[in-house]
Amino acid sequence: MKIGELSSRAGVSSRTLRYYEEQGLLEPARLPNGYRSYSDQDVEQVRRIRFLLAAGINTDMAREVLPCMVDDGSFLVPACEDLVAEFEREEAHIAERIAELDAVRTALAGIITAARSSSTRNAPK
Amino acid sequence: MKIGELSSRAGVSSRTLRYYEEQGLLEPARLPNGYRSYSDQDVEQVRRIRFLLAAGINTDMAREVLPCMVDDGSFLVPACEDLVAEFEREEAHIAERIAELDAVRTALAGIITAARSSSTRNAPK
DNA sequence: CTTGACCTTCACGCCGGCGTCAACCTTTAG
DNA sequence: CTAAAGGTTGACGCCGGCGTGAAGGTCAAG
Repeated sequence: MKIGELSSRAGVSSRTLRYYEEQGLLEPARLPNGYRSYSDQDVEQVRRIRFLLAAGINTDMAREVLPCMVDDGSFLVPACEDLVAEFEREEAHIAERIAELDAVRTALAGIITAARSSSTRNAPK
Repeated sequence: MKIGELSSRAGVSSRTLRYYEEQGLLEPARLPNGYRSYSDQDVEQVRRIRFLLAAGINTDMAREVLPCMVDDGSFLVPACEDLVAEFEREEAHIAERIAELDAVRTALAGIITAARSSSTRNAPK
């Protein structure tokens, strides 16, 4: 399929697909006229990429991680076991980030309930 | 106190403090020689700013929100109760983000354990 | 033949929170 | 007097994931 079709099937812009290629995350074949030619698996690949990016993993990281993933990223290709340490650090990093966000969320929730109880005292609607 | 002292007391760079002023988040007095003169409360103010930024609130938003906060941001000035809805949206946003990260963390953990169990099968050390 | 939808490769723009010069003034210590 | 350690105002840089042209080739329909 050409870039437009993958674009609509994967739900990302053509620019994004070209960017992913530029970053080494996709390697589409080329038609005789120079057009990019994507395979069906690239739809899955894009989903994996989006998943990683959504997690705060950058394209450099993703480039190393992607070849080690199959399905939707729930498995590791045996040959990539040496990346486990890196994965662990990344997981720790994410856990840290989650903890930060959770602290903020808790604080926000505190503000909200405090504000709400004081407002309902004055204006219970 | 001058900028250097606030910098070390608040744990942020001088550049950051000037930036906050530029964004209208701090309004230090000026000494006769032009130096910025901060009050003790500005230490708290910086903490509040950092809290909001950590919450994903940008400086424009923070400029509106800050006058409504006291303490470390755990309370709202009564007059600003209309900000509650905004905080709620922000909290939902953060919760979403946390869920995303948690999904990825889970996936990463799955990859790690899968890789580890397959490697220990071959090389139990 | 022309139109228009699609494709191609540059290549600059943008956001947001600062880092990091540069060039200069002020104050204190020796 | 001089050096060092502060302060001041610009103003450009950076990251990362694209958006958004510009300037052109390709291809099928009318």
